[in-house]
Amino acid sequence: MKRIAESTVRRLSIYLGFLEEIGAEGVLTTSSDDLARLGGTTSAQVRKDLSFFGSFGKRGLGYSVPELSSHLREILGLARKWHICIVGAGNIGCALARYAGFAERGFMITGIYDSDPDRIGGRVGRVLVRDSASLEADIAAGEHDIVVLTVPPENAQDIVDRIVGAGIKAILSFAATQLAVPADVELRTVNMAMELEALTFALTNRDR
Amino acid sequence: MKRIAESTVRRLSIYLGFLEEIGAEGVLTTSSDDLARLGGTTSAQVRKDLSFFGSFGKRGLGYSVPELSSHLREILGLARKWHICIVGAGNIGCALARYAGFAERGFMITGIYDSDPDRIGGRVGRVLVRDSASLEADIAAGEHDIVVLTVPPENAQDIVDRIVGAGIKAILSFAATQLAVPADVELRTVNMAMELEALTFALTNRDR
DNA sequence: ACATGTGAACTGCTTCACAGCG
DNA sequence: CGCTGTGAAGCAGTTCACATGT
Repeated sequence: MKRIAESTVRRLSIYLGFLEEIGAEGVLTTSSDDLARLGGTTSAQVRKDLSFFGSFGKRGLGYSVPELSSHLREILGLARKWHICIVGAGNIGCALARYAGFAERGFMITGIYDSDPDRIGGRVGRVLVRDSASLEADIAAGEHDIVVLTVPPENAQDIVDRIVGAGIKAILSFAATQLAVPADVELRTVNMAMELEALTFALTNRDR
Repeated sequence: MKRIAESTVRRLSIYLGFLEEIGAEGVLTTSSDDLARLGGTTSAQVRKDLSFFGSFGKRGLGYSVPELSSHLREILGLARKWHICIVGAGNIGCALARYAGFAERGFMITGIYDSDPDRIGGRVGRVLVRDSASLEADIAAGEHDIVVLTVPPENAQDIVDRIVGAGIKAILSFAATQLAVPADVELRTVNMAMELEALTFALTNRDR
């Protein structure tokens, strides 16, 4: 199979969001045109995105909402449950642990780790705070599929090296620093400063 | 001036991060090669990115760290202070209000808004919780340059319409829903589910 | 008649390679 | 000589337009 562009995957997520929304409202059929309008793209783009994975529509008619939802869930890897743990029980780590949105999409928070003895053993929402020292062992035991990293930038690379060594294959980092991982580890970084700077750049340079 | 690609802006942010880091360590000179290695790109890409805005280097020598930092800050619009407010004093809103990383890059949090009477008048870190009802007036008065949106998805579009009406021109949304804004309003969306799905997609489809 | 699926055209980002200049 | 700055080439993602199937 051809390599899929990151932008395509992002759009598939958006399409799935809409399908679940309108599906919950009882809508049974939709079109590439609808999906495009709601997702801020074009109908040709929608059809091209889907065509990488198969032919899910009926010509002259459109797409079945439940069918296409289910195909997209399959494609995005959401057919199974994923266990995610949060490393770093600071402001953002705790906020994410309490955030309900994960479960809705099938992600289970299986732990939050910290090195502060005052926090270890406590709970954040329903999630137990565990000792960072046991992180590698828990990962090696297969307890977590994905690590969400919410530690200070100066500790981030150290944690990454440890969890990669323990066998983790997917990391979502909120640490404001560039991280190095082997090629077989998937890393995504959300950087607040970068997002704000994209805005200030646009505001500053809008009329050139 | 030619339109600048979003990917270019993202990289400029990354370059600036490194320049400030190595600048703090006292490094005075760097090269496109260094920046490329640290930022995970190529030296040609670095030079091309910078060349959109001018010639900041010395042939045969490289770039002056303080000079290039200052140029990048200018380009990204960081020469001035920006006032940002957070709308939604829930888990994520409060975590962001307490997050120190903003100030480091020159962003000032000038308020956090909520509609819950129990929260209004309280403080999150140093930031006063204000009544959402005064949001439009405060924006119209020019108190805030950028709104960071951390409200439940079902309220998000309503808030957006209100603040856009009040004259806001830049929004960073953490709401898990697609938002509509006029063309002259800059909108960026950070969507946790989308990030995780990019990871699960990669994990699921890695060896095709 | 209508909306999908898809090769072909197009646009734009990235990489290459080298001229230019300290 | 070394590293920048930059046209030109290459490649990837998007848009177009129409054949195809219902």
